[in-house]
Amino acid sequence: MDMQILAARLEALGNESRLNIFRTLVRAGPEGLAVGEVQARIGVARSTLSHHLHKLIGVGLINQRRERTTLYCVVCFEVLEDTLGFFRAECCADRGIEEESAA
Amino acid sequence: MDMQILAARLEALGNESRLNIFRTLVRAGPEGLAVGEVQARIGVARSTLSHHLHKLIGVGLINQRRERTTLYCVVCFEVLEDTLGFFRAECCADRGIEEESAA
DNA sequence: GTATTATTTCGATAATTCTAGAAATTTGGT
DNA sequence: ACCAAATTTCTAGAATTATCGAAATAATAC
Repeated sequence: MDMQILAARLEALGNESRLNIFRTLVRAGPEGLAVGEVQARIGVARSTLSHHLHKLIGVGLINQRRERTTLYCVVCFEVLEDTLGFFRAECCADRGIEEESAA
Repeated sequence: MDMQILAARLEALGNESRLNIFRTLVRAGPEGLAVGEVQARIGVARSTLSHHLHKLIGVGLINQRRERTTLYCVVCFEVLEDTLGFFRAECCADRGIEEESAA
């Protein structure tokens, strides 16, 4: 993962609608949530939601899984964790902010 | 801090130029770096750099301090830490990604 | 193969963002 | 007051993004 990907992931999360969508999906856990259910909770137009979801999919933060006619969106927790870890390593380490011990 | 501020901070960091600027400043440490020095390292136009810096200042991630005719940019490490902490709490906690122990 | 449900793609528009050169501003020195 | 250095503000254009409704597609059931 390089800075370009990191920036893309932060950008994907740096939009209030998408951040809410993402948080909703994180809270839904590993089972995920149907697109329609996300739509009902967030209240944005379906085409707009689709646009945002694909932005999150594009950077690897979420995946989709089909069950019958319904698409479920699931957070890719590994990517999320990697992103946070990489961000800490790139931007915070050896400058006052450490992983474990707060100076 | 609410989701709107969190999104704004993530957005500020979610641009490759700004992420590089920010990382450069983090590595410069608490002393900070002159705007001109950042410009020399990043290589972007001065007006563009100013634009990006003010975006970062606007969300509280960096501050400026004047010394004679030179402006120094300094990362606000507390805000950075708060942002990471809040993000973890809002988006990661109680869903497989914990603060300390990886399940 | 037609209907139903779920979701995406298309097309279009308004708004925002990125970029940079030129002019203006701020600070301090002489 | 004038000059030099550092940085910002102004102005503008190109590019990207967000948003939505309508039409199209995908999966399944009958």
